[in-house]
Amino acid sequence: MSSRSQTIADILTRAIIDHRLVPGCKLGERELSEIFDVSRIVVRQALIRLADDGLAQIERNRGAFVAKPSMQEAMEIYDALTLVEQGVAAQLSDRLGPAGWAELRQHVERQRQAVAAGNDALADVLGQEFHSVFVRLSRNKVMQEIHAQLVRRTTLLRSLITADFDYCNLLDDHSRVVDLLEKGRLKQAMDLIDTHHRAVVRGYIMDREVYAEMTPAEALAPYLDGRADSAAPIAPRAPTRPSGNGNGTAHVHVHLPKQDPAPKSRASAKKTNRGLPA
Amino acid sequence: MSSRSQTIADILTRAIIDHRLVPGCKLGERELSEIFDVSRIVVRQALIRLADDGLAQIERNRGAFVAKPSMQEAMEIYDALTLVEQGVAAQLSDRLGPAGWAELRQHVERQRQAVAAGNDALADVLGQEFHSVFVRLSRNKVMQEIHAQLVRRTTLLRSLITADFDYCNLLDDHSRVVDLLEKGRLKQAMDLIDTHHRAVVRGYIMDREVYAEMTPAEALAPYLDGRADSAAPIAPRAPTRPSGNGNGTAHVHVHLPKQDPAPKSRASAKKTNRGLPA
DNA sequence: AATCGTTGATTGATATCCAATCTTGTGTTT
DNA sequence: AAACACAAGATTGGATATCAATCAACGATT
Repeated sequence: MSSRSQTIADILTRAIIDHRLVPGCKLGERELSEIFDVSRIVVRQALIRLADDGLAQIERNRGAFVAKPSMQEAMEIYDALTLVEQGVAAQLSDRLGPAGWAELRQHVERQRQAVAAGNDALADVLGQEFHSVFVRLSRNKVMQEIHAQLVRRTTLLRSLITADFDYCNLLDDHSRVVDLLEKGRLKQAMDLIDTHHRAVVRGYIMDREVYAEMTPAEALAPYLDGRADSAAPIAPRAPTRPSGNGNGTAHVHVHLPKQDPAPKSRASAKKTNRGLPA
Repeated sequence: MSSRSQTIADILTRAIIDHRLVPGCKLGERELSEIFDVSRIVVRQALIRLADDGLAQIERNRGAFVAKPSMQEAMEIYDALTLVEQGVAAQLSDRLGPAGWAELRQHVERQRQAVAAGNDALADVLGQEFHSVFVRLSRNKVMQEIHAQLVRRTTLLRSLITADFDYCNLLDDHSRVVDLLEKGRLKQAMDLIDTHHRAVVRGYIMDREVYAEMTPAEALAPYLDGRADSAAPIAPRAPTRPSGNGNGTAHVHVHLPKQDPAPKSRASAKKTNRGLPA
């Protein structure tokens, strides 16, 4: 059992990754302490952990908020991610054994099947996981942690933007990177990684504001009860209407019909689902 | 003014970097709270920050200790550092303007002068700073922070090992990397970066144990009084004498004949002269 | 000498309290 | 009516005191 503040930090991280807590959302100490039924101090410690991870920002005497990276920072994060993955690619092209290549191919194949089966949510998760599997094969835990942190921060960005790109292309990229690397065409593989990330960033269009769709209490409820991870690992994400075609914007945060008539909820904000058919 | 826990975390970080607090050193909450004259809670928050940064490790119900990386982890840190700096090198070789190259050359020159003047301590600091300047020129704050964290962790290693290498070679490496990069010989520059770091790691020989030479109160005293950074930024480091012979153990923490494990003297446990750094 | 309780110290956490600061709402002024 | 000023309320940052759980060292027992 790790400390309670770590547990709470994990839950908050999870909620942010799942887009249940959106950038700019206030993380009040009292509110969270009541939600988790712990003292304010434990909450504060959890918030410090989140801030160190780049997922929250603490403003003195004003409190903690889910971090809201600027476009500049978004690009820096993706640049760093590219740099790390290119470096790992260079290492793997030398050192990776057959079992490693097999694992990568197997992962791509699983994602392909998910796409074929129309399970966009699963395909999305697998698509993200590919990068983590990739880095894990470097067998460098320090590097893994750095990469994982960067990936967590990219999920922040996805709440702030309007995704507009084709997942099938991204899947193909994964497959091609593996091919290129195994054939020793390192340079081409690294270029493809760069292009891959640029494709994602280019698809981003920073929207002006994001409004919370639910109170923290509602957002965190699924993680609380019996087990911290029983419910809503994927469900809370975009209510992915599994539309058959490929350009479904899986990451968009659709505005659910709220049952909470909070006076200030200008739930009508933008987030127009560009490209989401029907 | 940032929070007090951040201030304390900064001081502890500084003390660790300065090798006044060595790996394995116990960071007791009560002891630190008395040293800094704050409550235990603030200390705990500072320790959480240190742990998130990889400089301390917290064991449940046992407390916090200055982190003591394994040889495996040491190599992973250096691998990650190599990966990051190679990636930055690749970026700079494309994008860096004349002013940037000038800054790098100027830094190398300053270090060269320090070496010439026999100011080994300054040369050492400049040698470390070179890498930070290098990364700063990438103008990517996210990458800078990642790199800075890795560098901080390498300073931990230097307390654990017996350094055995020639600083002049390392200085030449810096100079040559700049030359190669500016001439567009990226591949050679990257190889040199790799070699450079491997030279450092190869010089390392993990010693068995490190013993604290002073109590935390003594170690932290210089940072406390008037200003947090008035005294002892370099002094406490190893009496770096790159003596002619190759095995000058530059960074070693010599095992002083401590009055420590006197089986009976619980006086030592009582922290004889706690506080009052007079 | 080795094992097994006991005791003391330390950590994890809570509740309560207080000062400083920020936010908000009201009331006044222009 | 709009802009400003000020007071009240709320929130954060922090201190202190307290408590249970756990760990470590010590001592007694076999």
